[in-house]
This record gives sequence, structure tokens and C-alpha cells, in this order.
Amino acid sequence: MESYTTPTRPRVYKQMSQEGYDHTAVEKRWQEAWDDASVYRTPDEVDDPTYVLGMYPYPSGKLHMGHVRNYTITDAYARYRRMCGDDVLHPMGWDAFGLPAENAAKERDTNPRDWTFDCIDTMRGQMKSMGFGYDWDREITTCTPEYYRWNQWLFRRFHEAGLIERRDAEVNWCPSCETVLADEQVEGDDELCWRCDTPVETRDLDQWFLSITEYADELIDAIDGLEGWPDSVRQMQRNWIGRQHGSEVEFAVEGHGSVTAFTTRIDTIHGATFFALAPDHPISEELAAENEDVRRFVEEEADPEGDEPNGVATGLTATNPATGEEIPVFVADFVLSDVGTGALMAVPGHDERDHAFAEKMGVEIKPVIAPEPDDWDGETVPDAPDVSEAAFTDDGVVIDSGEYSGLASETARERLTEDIESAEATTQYRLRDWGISRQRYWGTPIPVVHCDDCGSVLVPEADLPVELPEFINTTGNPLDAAEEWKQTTCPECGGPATRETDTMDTFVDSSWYFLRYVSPGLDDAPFDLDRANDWMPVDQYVGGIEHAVMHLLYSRFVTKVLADEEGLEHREPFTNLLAQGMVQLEGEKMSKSVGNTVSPQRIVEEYGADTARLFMMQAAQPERDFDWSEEGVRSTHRFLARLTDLVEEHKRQFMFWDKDDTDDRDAPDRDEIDDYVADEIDAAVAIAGGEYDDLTFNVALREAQDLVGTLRSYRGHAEPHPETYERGLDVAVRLLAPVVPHLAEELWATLDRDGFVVEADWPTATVDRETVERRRRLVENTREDVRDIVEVAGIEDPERIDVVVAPDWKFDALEIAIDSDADNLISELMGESHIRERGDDAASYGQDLQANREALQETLSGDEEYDALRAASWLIEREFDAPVRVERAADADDSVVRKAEPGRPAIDIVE
RNA sequence: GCGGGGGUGGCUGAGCCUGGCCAAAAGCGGCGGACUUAAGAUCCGCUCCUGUAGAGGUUCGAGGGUUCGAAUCCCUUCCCCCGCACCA
Repeated sequence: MESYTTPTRPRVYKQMSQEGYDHTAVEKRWQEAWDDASVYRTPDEVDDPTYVLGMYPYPSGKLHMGHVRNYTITDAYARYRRMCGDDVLHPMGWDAFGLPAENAAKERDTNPRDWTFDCIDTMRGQMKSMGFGYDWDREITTCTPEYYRWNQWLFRRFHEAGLIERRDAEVNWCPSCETVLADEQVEGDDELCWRCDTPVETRDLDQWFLSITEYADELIDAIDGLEGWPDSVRQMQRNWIGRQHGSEVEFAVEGHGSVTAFTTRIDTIHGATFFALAPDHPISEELAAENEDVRRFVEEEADPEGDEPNGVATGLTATNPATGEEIPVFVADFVLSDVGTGALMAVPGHDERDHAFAEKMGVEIKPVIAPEPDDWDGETVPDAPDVSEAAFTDDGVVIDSGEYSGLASETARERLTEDIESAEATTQYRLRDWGISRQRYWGTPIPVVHCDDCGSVLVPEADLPVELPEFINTTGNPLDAAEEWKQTTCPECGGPATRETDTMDTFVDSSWYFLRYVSPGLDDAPFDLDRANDWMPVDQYVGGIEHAVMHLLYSRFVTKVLADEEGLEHREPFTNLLAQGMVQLEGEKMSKSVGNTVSPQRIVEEYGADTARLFMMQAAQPERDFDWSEEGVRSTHRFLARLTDLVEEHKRQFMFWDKDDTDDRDAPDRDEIDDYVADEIDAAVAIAGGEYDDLTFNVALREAQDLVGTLRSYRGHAEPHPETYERGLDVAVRLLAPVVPHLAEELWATLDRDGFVVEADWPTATVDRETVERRRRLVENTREDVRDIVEVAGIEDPERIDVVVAPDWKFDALEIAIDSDADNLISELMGESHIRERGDDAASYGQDLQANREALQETLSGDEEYDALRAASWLIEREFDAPVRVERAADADDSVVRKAEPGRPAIDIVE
């Protein structure tokens, strides 16, 4: 059979433009068209849309590359889901309260409100120029009374639920920002303010707290169920909550009564040889007043930051409740008042820090736990380990502890906690209640008034919102200076009262904003409960890793409270979370202070939004860091220009082609190369869809870009079959549309398609991914084999290349071998008459199969292999400039056929 | 110290969960070729070693093990990054 065909259609030579396309005009045109058609509106009536959300930005002035990456990811995913037929909710808003607005207002002699709204206008404009498809009818701005009144409303509801406390607290105070910071906002060993890097001080102030600790157990336990979250974020939250199960136990300190200590290792209590108090423990302070040594230590020597454990003997003793022994009491700086109870039983034999301190102070070190012997019978008391040099800190078997000797640590803990009268099983958390008071102006006023008679009184719901007064430019808290605003009357007694001048931490705003998008204009509730129940949770949330603890933990907390108090039927706000990677420049994070930023605006002007988006999405997986590269941007831009040329050229060429003329479609000269391209189009669809589902845009886009490359080769090598070629262009445009929305619309229109590509159907494929991969591997392996032969055999100028597919009986034999579990494969094969009659060939192939029994792999069928190779033969022809003949075994010479196996055709090169 | 993630060819980096099609994707860099007056762009190849027919050899931080078979699974060890931490 003659399978080599000379290209009979004329090749198309045309000068392609190099300068690209007018991205500014294209992008503007489609942004306006989308706007006019409201294509990104999500009507209230839709049922459970796919909720795609990027973390809303703080309006600091201009969009930076991090924003662009964040929002391109959500936009691409939202567009993909939309093309798959989903209703999509993809809103945007502004985290508009916060200190920078106050600072900026002072610098520019304006006010935070005007400055903030200017920034919002700028950034909204930039988002529109990026082509992000948001439902702007759902836009929210947290600094408007329409939004923050619901913070106040929630404050009331939390109060009613008993989740609000006001108490005098030692707080982190930033002297530069003149405000309190949450623990989460104090960074690093140096304890610097997260905003301005000023060293943080402490102050005692009356503060409002949300009782997040009430939800500590659920917050930590439910992390296990957050399977759509990255492990890193889950682990950071677990660490932050820091739950520890242990026991509280009382030690009687001479002259000071019982002092409670917390320990996770009550099994070591018989080895407790001293007792230690934090320098700011009440007893330490009492002792300091009467004992000069203790005073000097507490006030002058204690260094909780240092690595060295320091301490001073108090001369007092404490009674070990397990042994009745009197042990010395120290004040030590390694004991921290905010950990456990600020007092601890020290067991130098089994705790490294206690060990170091005991050595330094000459305290007895006593082993009471031995490593569990390998063949331990569960009863015998092992020998004591040597703990003179180092503590043994693992669990093991209790020794030298009276009736508890011989118990495993775990059992001993239970028994001791039960038996010691003052001991009680307790759980400690690192998590503290969420202090939300900020001594700043630009935030939600805490809806409370202070009355001399009635104390702190909540502002009634009917009087909400408590609106911010005009901004006063002052060094302290502007609300303190707003005298007229501050003076009010008590809602309870009607007497004179003053307003609370603290405002809320802005993390309150962001802890529920994702619910507000559901019903942004609602004026009698923060969100429409029924719709929230339908629409929540957010299906895909995307943002920076810097919010791993604070924002994401607070949002989970608030969601759970709303579930308990307001009937929200969801206890977790975000099903899938993507922590996006950084955009870097030469391996460094882009930052204003380093001065290595790249302006998105400049990129959009120079190359267009589509180029910027495509470059970012194909550069790396979304969760990885990647380097911005101007070269990469240019090359992406050229790709889009080439695609444009391809589509436009096609349009010119086939302007008069009548698609309804079936003669053309069934043109008899449709040949293998057309099949190859048709297969590759299907292949691209099969792979790209799955990759979009997984948010691995880089892989999906590579597939789309490769397809465009294939189409270019197609057009260059042969005259394309019009319908196949056009379908290729059509599919390429649709595969790119989520990332390159403007140009995709333009090309969609050029291809005379109806409607918007945004609303077009995602293409479907007739092959599965596995077949695609097998087919590509077969073609690639075969091409490589031909290259190998040509090179190794030193063939200068091949005259013809024959590729012969293995005979059917070998495919059958392979099939049988894969399915068979018989010991003797040969005899099983020989049971098949059509195999047996192959004689020696069958025996020899059977032996090969037998030898590789375990390694046999499914291949394409013989027909599929033949079709795939025929379709790909043009690639080999092009490369070696020689005709290629793809044949079935029956049509080829026996000596050649013998070498063919399923998945590995015989190759014969004629010189 | 605890927890998490990593160490792959000149570089970046996929593969590892679900062992075999893996000398190992892709990109960059380098080399050769086509096109071009030239450059650029684009396109086609090559880029661990050996080899005159698709082969063989040695590789995936290091060492051991499991298996017919290991970059992939297990153990030990070294190094890097991130988070938490005198946390009782």
C-alpha cells in the first residue's frame, strides 16, 4: 500500500507581521462590550454558584504584581468554570480601613476617607484594565457605614453570645503607630510591629476581646477536615493554637499557700527536685518586696530573651504533692508568665531546660523514667538511665516512684492525675483571646458608651451605625480629640456618657466579608441567611501565605460563631485554599523598599493585559515563586501576535469558504497530516481541561501553546484541511480564553463565532488522557528510534523509511500475557491456534513475554498504532526529507516484520 | 528542639502519592542546521559516556534495605528552606 503522499496543495507563503496587534484597542473594546452585556453579573436567583474569591486588597494606591497574580489566578479559574457551564460568583471589594490611610492623610494634608476612595478608584480602574471579570454590582467597601455597621452589629451579637470581654490587659503597643497590636501582628524574635518594624512595647490598657479561645478545640480539630488547604497553612494554624493536654497540680509553697503548676509530664512528678516561678508571678513580686536577692534578680538580672537560664533561690521550699518532699523554690527567667500558669515543677532528669538550670544551681537530678526496654513485659521495672549529663525526655517506664514504678508514662499520667488530690487534667492553649481594640481613627467604632452610673453600655441596635466623626489631624487618637462626637448620653439611664474611642482591628472586617458579597446591599442583616446557606462556602479561595494564621483563623472563628448564633449552615468558610507564590525579580521578592518592583501599569501599556496575564500563568505553578522576566514577557507577547496572525490569515483565506458545502468537508484529499492535527486538537483539550481543574494553569497553557505551534507547522507544511484547521484555531482560542480573555474575544469574533467566548462552551475531547499519552509516546519513541538508527548507522541521505506495525497476533499475545496468571505462559499462548501457527516466531516472542512478565504494559491496539503512526509520518518525512511508508505487517517483508512489537514498530531505512 | 517542605542532568525545574513505557517532561543556556544580504525573530535537531540499525554502560544528596525491577517504597545519615519555640 502506498501511504506516502506528496503534498499536493500549494504551500502558503505570506509575510507575517511582527509588530503584533493593537492590544490597547482590543482590550478596551471587549471590556466595554462585557460591561454593556453585564456578562459577569451573578443574579441573586442562581442556585449555589461556584464561589471563586481572591483576598480583597488593602487600597494602598496601586496594584502591584502580587495582586495581579492573585487576581489572575481567580479570574482564570472563574472563567474556566463559567465556560464549563457553572454559575460563578466572582466578586471584589476593598479592605478599606487601616492605619496607612491615616498616615497618608497626615502626609498629604487630607483625610483618610478621601485618600482611601482615591486609591480605590485608581485600583478599580487598574483591575478593569486587567480584564478581571468581577461582578461589580457586589463590590463592598469596608470603610463605609453600610458595611461597618455590621461589624458593630456583630459585636452586639457576639456580646449576647457571651463572646466579648473587656478587661485590663497587658498589650503589645507600637509607639510609632500609637496603637495596640494583636500577638499575631508582632513579628520575629525582636518583636517588631508588622507594619512599621518599630520595636513593640507593652502597656496595660482596658481592652475589648473576642473569645476565640472558646472555639480553640473546634478550630484545631476541624483543621483535619480542611483537605483542600495546603499542609503548610494547616500546620501553621495548629502551631498557633498550640493545644497541649496535661495536668494542673498544686504545690504548697511555704508561707504562700498553694501554687498551681501546669505540666504535660506528671508521670515525672517523683523526679521534681525544684519548683520555679516566673519573675512576674505574684509570689515573685511579693518576695521581691522583702528579699533583696530576689528583687535584684527580678528587676535587674532576669533576661527572658537570653538563651541562658538564670534564676535565684528564694530560700523557700514547696511540698511535692506526690512525695511530700520539700523542694527548693527558685525565681527563674526561663519560666514565662504567659505559658501554662507561670509556675512549674522542674524535673531536671527529664527536661533539658530544667536539667541545665539544675546543673547551674547545683540541684539534685533524679531519674524517674527509664527508656522502655525492647522486650519489655509491661511490668518489670527497668534500671535507671544515666541522666547526669543529659535529660531523658522521651516517654518510657516509670521507676523509683513508689507504687507507680513499672507503669508506662501514659498510664502513669492518668493514674497520678487521678490519685493526687490537687491534680486535674487540663488543656492549655497558646492561642489567646483576640484583642480587637485599636487606639486609631480609621476603623469601625466599637459600639459602646461609658456611663459613670451604668458602666460600659452597648449602643442599641436601632442606633447603629455609630459613624466616625470628621477626621482630626492630631498625634494621639483622633477620636479622643473629637469632643462633640465623644460626648453622648447613656442609652440606659439617659445621663451623660462618653463614647468608646477605640476602633476595631481591621481583621474584624475581613473575618466575614466573604458573606457580605452574597447580599451586598442588604440593609437589615449582614447577609441573607438563606442565600448564604446556598452559596457558601467559598469554593476556591486564593491569597498570600502571610494570612495563613490571622485572617484565615479569624474567618474560621467568625464563621463558626455565625453557625452557632445565626443559623449559618456552614462551619468553615473556605473549601479550597490556594496560597499563591511570590513574584520575584532575580530571586528577590519585589518590594518598594528594595526598589525592584515592576509596574503592572507599564506592562499593560506596553504589552497589554493579556500578555501580562499569560506570562504569569504559564511561568510557574500558582503556588510557587517565580522570577519576572522581561524576556519572557516579550516572548509571550510574540506568541499572542503569532496566534493573531494565524487567525486573521485564516479569515482572509477562507472568507468565502462555504462551511455548508459538504463537498469541502468531505474533501477526498484529506490525508494523514489532517488526522494528526485533529488528534492533537483532541489531545490538547483532553489535557488542558484536567489541568485547569487542578489550577495548574502552566501545564494547561503549555498544551494550548503547543497546539498553536502544531497548527503553525501544519499550515507551513501542507495546505490545511479547512475544517480541521479552523477547529484547531477555535479550540486554541477557547483553551486560552480564561487567561487571555480580550484577545480570545477578538479572535472568536474573527472566526465568526456567535456570542462571547467568555460564555462559550468549554471544548470537549473524544480521547482520554491515557490514550493521548500512549499515542504521543509511541510517536516520540519511533521518531527517536529513527534518529538513533540514522545517526548510529551513519546514514547520510535516506531514500525511504518504512515503519511496520507488529502483526495482530503479537498484540493478541501481549493481551493474553498481561491478563494471564498461568505459570507457563508459552503453553497458554500456544493454546491459541492463530498464535501457534506462527511457529518459531510465536515461541520466540512468547519467551520474550515470559521473561518480561512483570513488566508488560498495555499498549494501543494494532489499529490505533497504525493510525497514529500514519498520522505522524509527516513529522518523520519533514525531519529526514524522505518518504515514509507506514505498513501493516501483512504488507511488509517478513525479515522486517520480525522486529516489530506492540508499541514498537519495525523500522527499515532504505539508503 | 518540634513541626512542615525540599535536595534530580550546565542551570531552573517536573516526575515520587499510584515502582516498570525514565537517561528522566518543560524552560533557559550552549551547539549544529533551515530561513535571511546580515542581525533579530521563527522553525528543525543535538546537548551523561560508548556504539557503523533502534544497543550497552553509569546517573536522580550519601549509605543500607525491600523487589524480578527503585529517582519513585522502607531505614539510617548529611545538607537547605519555611513556620513555631526557654511552651512546662
